Amino acid sequence: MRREPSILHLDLDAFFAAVEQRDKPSLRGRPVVVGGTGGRGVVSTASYEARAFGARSAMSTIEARRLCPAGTAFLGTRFAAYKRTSEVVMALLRELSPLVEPVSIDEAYVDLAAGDHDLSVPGVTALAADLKARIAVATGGVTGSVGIGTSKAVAKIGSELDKPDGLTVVPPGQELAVLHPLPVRALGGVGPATAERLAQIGVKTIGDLHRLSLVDLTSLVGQAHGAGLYRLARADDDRPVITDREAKSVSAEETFARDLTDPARLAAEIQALATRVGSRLQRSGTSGRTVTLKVRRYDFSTLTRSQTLAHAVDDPRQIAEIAHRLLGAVDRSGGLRLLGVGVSGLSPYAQGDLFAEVAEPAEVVEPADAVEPGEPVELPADPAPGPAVVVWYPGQDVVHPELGSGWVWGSGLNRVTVRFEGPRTTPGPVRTLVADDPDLQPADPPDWTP
DNA sequence: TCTGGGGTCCTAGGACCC
DNA sequence: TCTGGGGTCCTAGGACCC
Repeated sequence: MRREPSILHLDLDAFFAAVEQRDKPSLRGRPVVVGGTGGRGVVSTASYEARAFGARSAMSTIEARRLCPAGTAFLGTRFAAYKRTSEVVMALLRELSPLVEPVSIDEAYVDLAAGDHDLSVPGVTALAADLKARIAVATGGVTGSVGIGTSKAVAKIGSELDKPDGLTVVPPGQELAVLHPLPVRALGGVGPATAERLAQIGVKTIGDLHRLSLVDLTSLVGQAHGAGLYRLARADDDRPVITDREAKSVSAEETFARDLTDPARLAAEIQALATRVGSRLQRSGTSGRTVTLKVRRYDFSTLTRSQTLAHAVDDPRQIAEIAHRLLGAVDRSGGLRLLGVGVSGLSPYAQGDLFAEVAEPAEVVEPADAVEPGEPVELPADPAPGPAVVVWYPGQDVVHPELGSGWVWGSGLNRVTVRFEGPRTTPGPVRTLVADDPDLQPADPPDWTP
């Protein structure tokens, strides 16, 4: 917490709907709902006129149609238009300070202490009023709500207090007086699950939360979360404004209009998702070692399966191949509602460069000990499923046709574990696969995992 | 014909290494 | 030979945010 109210939070009001109303004057003053318009669509943003009828973000569009009157506009998203408008606003924020942290397309923090400003309460109030006016002019009528305070948490709550088109400055020393009457849900990080747990012990407001001991709080909601809430209830928040954070994962997913069962269709969808992910990775010059498949079944049960590779990938074909193999291990009966493909464990290096990075510190392998491509490897006469054999060629997934359903289960820098899903029926010599890439070399002698 | 899509962070257990 | 603990990596799931 700072001594001066130098953190500003801006939240654009009903942003997607506001952009639509700006671009189509006939929609102004009317209820507008933006989001998925298909049978399984949900609402991204409802204009304030639509909220009056109960339409809300994340609600199914079908539900919103039931609630809203005839004459309500239901629109698909035009992301490019929102992005352009967002960039206009972010540029105005950067005129205030070099320290601007965009949280999402319609939200940002600004560290006013990094700019040249009068940080008194009247000073920042005038600054915010001027900012709001300039946003409205530059965007053609989109409004925003501003909160200013001594920390991110207080600024964010301030921007919520007076929506839409609001302006709230929380003076230093007034933080607890503002926070404590509010419901715990007002704090970032308190969602339905945490709120329910707190409600069960009679904690409804942030003031109630303030009376809990650190021990009680951490035993209720976990170590990190509990410690965080304990501090937030005291307005003890020193999180800095961060200008640009590196992405940690890239993913794409799709909910189908109808549940899918056809294997060829599923394979094609995985390929399409992998292509979206791979091309985004390539555009941003990153690649990642962990590929994750997400599956939502007909009954909405959702699961993920992932595999971490020895090398980072950005090639859609490789990503699709791994995701497709992961799909082979999940129960598809009844049909799939959604598929998703993601890559995480990102690093800024191109694939070749990255491999050089990780290969460098690897153990030196005597040529005599290295496995020759194609060389038979003795398997233990072990009939049980489980980790069985490790043979590694960089970049090469190892699957032994002799063993039927075996597939690459895990991998480290210098080995790959092949796991078998059923009893092995053909113990004996197994041929390792040969890597196509002439740059790849065997890096580790065969090694048994008992 | 309830329940999107893109993310982040945390937890817990097991494997593995020292 | 038995016992033990800490640290890291990986996987899976869950809560949360916009």
